[in-house]
Amino acid sequence: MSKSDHISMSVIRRLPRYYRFLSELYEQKIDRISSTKLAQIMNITASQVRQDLNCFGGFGHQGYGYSVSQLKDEIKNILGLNNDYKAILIGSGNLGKAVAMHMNFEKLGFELIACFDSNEEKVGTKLNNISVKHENELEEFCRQNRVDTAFLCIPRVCVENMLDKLYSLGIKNYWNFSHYDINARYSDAVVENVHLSDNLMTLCYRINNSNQTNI
Amino acid sequence: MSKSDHISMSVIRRLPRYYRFLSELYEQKIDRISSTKLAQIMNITASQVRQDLNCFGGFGHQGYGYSVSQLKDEIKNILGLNNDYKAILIGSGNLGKAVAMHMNFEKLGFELIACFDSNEEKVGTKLNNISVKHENELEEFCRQNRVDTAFLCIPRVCVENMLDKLYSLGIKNYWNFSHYDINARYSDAVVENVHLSDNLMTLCYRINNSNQTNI
DNA sequence: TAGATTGTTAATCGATTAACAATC
DNA sequence: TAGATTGTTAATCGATTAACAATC
Repeated sequence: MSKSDHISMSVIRRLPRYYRFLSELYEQKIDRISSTKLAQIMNITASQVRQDLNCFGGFGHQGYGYSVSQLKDEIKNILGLNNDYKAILIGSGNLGKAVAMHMNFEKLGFELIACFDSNEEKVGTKLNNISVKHENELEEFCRQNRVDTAFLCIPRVCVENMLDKLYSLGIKNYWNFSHYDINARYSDAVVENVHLSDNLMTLCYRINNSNQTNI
Repeated sequence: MSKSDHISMSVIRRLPRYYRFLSELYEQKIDRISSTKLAQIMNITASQVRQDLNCFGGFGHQGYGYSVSQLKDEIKNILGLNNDYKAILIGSGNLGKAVAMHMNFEKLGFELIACFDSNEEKVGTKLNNISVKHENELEEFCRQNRVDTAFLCIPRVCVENMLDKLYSLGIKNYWNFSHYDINARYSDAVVENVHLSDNLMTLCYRINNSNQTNI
């Protein structure tokens, strides 16, 4: 139901943030908010708020502002958080375990239905209510179950082989924690990267340059 | 030694990616590369490569290209990865543990020197060679040791109190995994956020909209 | 020298901000 | 009605891309 068919990534990446702030306002039992006030809280401009929201339709009421609960729900729908995309986790190391245990998938549009590891010792262990399977069961599992997405929490050196297998099994969507460029190999894959090292290097740069005394 | 004093965040956030690709080329024993070839590998334009690198100085050689090892080292220096910023981890839950165990801090300009948790049961356990201390030892610790950065891996509800304490102890740099807006409270803090939920919501949106059949 | 490729300026593109008429 | 605030168009700003003279 979007007004225009192309929404820029800049806008899309701001949506979860709107959703977060609106959820907070909702918890605080605040009914309505103007673009000006919302912008203040979020430390952006009111213009941007209105411009962003109007990519998807006129959710506001002139002279009144926006209904918090309505707007929150609209954004929830736009993001598609009511979905139930079936996800499998590849790699049950520290990071994979943390991802499986820490995230509230059902509130984010996903359901984690299986976890795979190449390490025999991990097979059979449990992450929440998901038991870890051996990687050689992957093919069979994907044929028996619809799998929409793979969460990649394996070392960089293992990614290429694993990616080829997953892609050949029809998986096109990836939440990627590995330092590997999935889109360079499969340009039609939908990929969100979490590059923790990149992020920390950026912090390092910024710390360096925040200490600068202007001569 | 930068040519201009203001480097845009767009450029800064690309630096770790350059560093990653150059490190790979270096491992492959490739000596030199042109902006055109590097751009191809990284799936960006040659103009952008040259424009980005020239923010920091002329590292290239006309008619030749760039020396891989030199350029890699230059970017390493620009990012400041030779630093040894002292970091403490707040929160040793699943996520905190994964962060402590998974990251190669010394290659990223940091050293993890302590971890704190509010849970008595975790106190005394070990993450790699760091032992977990109780949060009430935090103040004393910060007075005895230089602490440059805090890695925040605690639930959203705990962040505000903890942040006030850390800030009052002089910590201005944060790697933030919590859904809390640190800069809204302390505008001079240097913050890099890792918002896993936001990232997964974005993936959800994109999966939704990649399935669209154009009518 | 001729060929290759940079550094840098100019042109284009897209995103953000400002302004204001429409309207509740 | 008057006041408030949106939706939307126009102006500005910044980032990306193209072009090319400089030079190895």
